Amino acid sequence: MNPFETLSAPILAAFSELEPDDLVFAPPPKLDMGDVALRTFECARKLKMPPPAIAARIANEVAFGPDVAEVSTAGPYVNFKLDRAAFGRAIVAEALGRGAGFGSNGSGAGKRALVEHTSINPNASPHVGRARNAMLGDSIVRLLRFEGYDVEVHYYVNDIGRQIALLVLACDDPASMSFDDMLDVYRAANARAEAEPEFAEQGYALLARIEEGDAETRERFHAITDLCLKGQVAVLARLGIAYDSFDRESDHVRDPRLEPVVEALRERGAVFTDEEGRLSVDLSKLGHEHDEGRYIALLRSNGSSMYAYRDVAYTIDKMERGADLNLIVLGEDHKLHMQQIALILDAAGKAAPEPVYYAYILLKEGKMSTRQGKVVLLSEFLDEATARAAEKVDEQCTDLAAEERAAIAEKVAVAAIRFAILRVGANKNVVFDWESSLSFTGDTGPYVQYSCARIASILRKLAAQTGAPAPTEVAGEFPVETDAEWALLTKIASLHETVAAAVRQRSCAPVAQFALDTARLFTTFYHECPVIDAGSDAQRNARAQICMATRQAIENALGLLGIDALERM
RNA sequence: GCGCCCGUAGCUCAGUUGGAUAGAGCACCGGCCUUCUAAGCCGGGGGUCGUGCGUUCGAAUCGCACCGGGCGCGCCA
Repeated sequence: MNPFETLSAPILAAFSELEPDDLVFAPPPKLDMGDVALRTFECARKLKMPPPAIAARIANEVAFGPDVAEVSTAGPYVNFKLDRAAFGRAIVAEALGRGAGFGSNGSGAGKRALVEHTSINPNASPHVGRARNAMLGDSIVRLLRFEGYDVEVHYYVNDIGRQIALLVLACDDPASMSFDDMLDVYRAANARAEAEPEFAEQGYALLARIEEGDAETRERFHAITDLCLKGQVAVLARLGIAYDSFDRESDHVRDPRLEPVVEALRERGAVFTDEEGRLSVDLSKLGHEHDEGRYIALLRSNGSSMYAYRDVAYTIDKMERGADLNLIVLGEDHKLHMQQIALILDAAGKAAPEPVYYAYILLKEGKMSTRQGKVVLLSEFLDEATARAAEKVDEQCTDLAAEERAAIAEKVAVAAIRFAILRVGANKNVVFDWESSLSFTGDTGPYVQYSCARIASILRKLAAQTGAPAPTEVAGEFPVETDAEWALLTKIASLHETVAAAVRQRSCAPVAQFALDTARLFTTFYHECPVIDAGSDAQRNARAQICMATRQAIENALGLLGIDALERM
């Protein structure tokens, strides 16, 4: 697993106080200092000795195996020169041996996870801001599955809100509507509600009727929300995003499981009826310390449910499914609300899901707004990106059939958007810019895909020459002579650490960084280390296998991001 | 006003639980396609890590204050 166990084992044997986690190996700043470095600050703390003294003792007193060529110190660091061939062979053997599972730590083996993400209101075509939720959620799902979790993906369909009622009112004849009309209809309905209070009143009346269980009204809502949901899911499917369960909010307007919760709140003295007759909660009685968000209403005076009620009910429903890990991906605007829900549930001795928040994607002109039509639609972006990618593919892959070229172009477009979104930390606002988003050069998904296409090309040509694909079994000599090869190999070996960090952070951003770093190191290798024209059979074979291991590492990393590695582009 | 998030090169961002000289890309300048795909590579300029105190052997990273941006505090969800 860890290729540096050969280094850590003798150190642990010599210092019984130390544990494996105290030994942190990393590449030195310059490869001429050593092939790998150990820093001794952690050990020093534990052994209560100055770091340089520890470093000296490790260098002078510990007996390392034959794979360690030289041990030196540089202040608090111990630098090792290694038998690169031995380590390189082990790394490649591990990557090729584990294949699609390479980099997984198996931390989710035997565990179940439930992830709710996307949950866009079923009104109009999703914009790229909404899609950030979907991409973040989907990548976390992929990450958890990679780690061995059995994951269920849930999508909460908000099918009974005020905004939906307005949309329903505006669609007299749902059968004649298409999803593409919805954005305009939605916009117009909101504008009308703004101008005509009676129209907005009709919306509330409609909501009341569906809560009463009126079947015809329910049908009307479903017809519209289904149309919207199908359209939205189809766009998200282009990004490779799929769901296991669509849970309708309208199924949670009445729930007997809320009774014990309200009872628990009552016992804490946290329930009261407000001046408008609403059943409300005073969260200050539950430990909420601030004025803002202190009160939250559950039921209207007429007994109809408010969103907080439905959210509590739905959350209970999800939690009772018994997953070991429960996550929900939410825009940062939902922070307070989620805290409120969690407090209410906690008062009743129930747990809430762990939230993963993200900040908004902004336009140069300000924030996006579906109602005002100030948006960049996801489908619009994908179409434009695909068209741009197609130009390049058409000129570069002239031997491929048109459908094949089109499929590649679409995958490049998906890579561009997913990589651009997933590589930055979720809690950072990003400003959407058409020009840079459509650029496929530099730190981009297509750049990473390109490195895979080059690997595939080398291996294709090599196989054509020798008449057989390069073997996946690592055997015989394994020369590793250049820094370019070594740097690439140690990067590949670090994938499992990156994955572990991603799981801790609930974010695939480190994985995107890994893919980029690996692609860059490969490109250096590509320019410096000829494979087909290598100096010897052994070197050709070793380099071909380094290529395969690299492809496996990048492919696995891209897989977590929902991006396909490409054979050709 | 109160709470949460963010502030690193002209621009967009990395920077694992504090650790060796703060890294990429874009843009700019100079090289490289009879050589495994130039969606590429090599070299160059460019930084008071928002500001100020503090904790520490050591701070972009931790704490406090301030400044700037985002979000929230609804019979919207």
